[in-house]
Amino acid sequence: MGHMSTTSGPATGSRIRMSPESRREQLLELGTQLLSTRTLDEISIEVLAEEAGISRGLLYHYFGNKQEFHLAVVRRAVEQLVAITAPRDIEDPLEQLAVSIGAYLDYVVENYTGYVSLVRAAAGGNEELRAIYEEGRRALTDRIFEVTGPAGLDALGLSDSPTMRLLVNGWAAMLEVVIIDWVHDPRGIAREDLLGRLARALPGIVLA
Amino acid sequence: MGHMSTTSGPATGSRIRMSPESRREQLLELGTQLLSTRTLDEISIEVLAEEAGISRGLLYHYFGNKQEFHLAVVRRAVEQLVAITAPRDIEDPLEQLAVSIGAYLDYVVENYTGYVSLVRAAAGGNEELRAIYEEGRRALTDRIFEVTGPAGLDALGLSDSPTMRLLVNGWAAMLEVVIIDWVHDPRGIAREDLLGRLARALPGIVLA
DNA sequence: CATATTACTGAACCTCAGTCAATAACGCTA
DNA sequence: TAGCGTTATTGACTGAGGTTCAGTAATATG
Repeated sequence: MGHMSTTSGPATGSRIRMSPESRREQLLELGTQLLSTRTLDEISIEVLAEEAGISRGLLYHYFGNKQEFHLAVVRRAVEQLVAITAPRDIEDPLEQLAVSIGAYLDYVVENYTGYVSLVRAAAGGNEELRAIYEEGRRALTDRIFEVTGPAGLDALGLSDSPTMRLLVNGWAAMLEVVIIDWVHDPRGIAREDLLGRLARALPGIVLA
Repeated sequence: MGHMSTTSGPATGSRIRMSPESRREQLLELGTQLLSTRTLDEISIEVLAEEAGISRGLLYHYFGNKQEFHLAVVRRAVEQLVAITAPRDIEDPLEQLAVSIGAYLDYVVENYTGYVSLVRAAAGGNEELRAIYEEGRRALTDRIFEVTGPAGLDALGLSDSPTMRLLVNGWAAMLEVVIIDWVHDPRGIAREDLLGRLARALPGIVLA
């Protein structure tokens, strides 16, 4: 076996031994970063290991397989998304809604490529992967409504029924698509105008 | 080199030789069928070849690579979707819209697994793949509006502006999600009720 | 300093996409 | 019907990437 570095890699054969928590953290962080550049399944074990400066084998020590690693990365990305888009409270329900949507939109603007990768990965992925994303989306919409009091909900035309849930879910899907589209190319549409329209679209849909 | 079959392979050397058109047709048809059962990238060249009773190599003769084959399959599936959901014409715009959506919904009911696979494949796929799907979706929505006259468009609150296009696109996305969700689990919501709500959601959104 | 623990490596293995020279089925002509 | 050219079809080969596992070396513990 060659002692010297064959072609690349750290010249020193010194391994870096970290605590399991730190290592796991590093790998997840790296994974979410890479998600901004590449598609989820373009993050090969090989690339990941090379970037992290570890052997491929170690990834299998921490995450059972590639699939599990992907799940962990998406879970992490969703958590960040939910955490960052924190709500504020305002008296007018529609205004409140618009502000919440605005926070969401700002996040997408900041992390466009990563966000798009996340959405696409979730949409095209397997059951488990989608479940994680769906849960995150529900957390977002639920939170929007939690802040709005009962009176506000009434003002938005919202009540709790299967039909309402179906439509609100549809409205959330519309949000995603329109926001991605707008961030990609605003076509002269003003941010505030868009937010207002998206907010008013909710009663527009459920009251129709 | 041995002339005889070395170890395995078909005992009978009988190949089935078809015309390029028939073979291509067979492979595409098989591909769209398999799409009902598996995810797009679960349709490996190996499985496909085995199901078709041909060698792997032949697939590369007809389609340059796996990617191209996938594109061809999706193109085919989208064509079917657009072709089958043909519109009828009715005087009332909203009624017309509901009927068109109904045709679309019926198609989804009939081909649920295949349709879901198609949508997921398109959503998660690469640029080119999404372009094909987007084109199909635009054909659907465009057609809906073509049948509706200028007066009808006005009644729906539609005009031609960037904002309108953005919102209509969002409405279409909402349609997809809600329909898939409903077909998956109707939760006691009546078909006609749903269609009416989805149709009225359009003016509800654009007039909001 | 000796020993146990375990984070970590590296090489072998398997699956599957993609390549290509060889082969055989079919149409055509004599 | 036999021969011949065309080309649809094959199958073995290559390479990339995921997965396994027996072994190796840091660190903790006595």
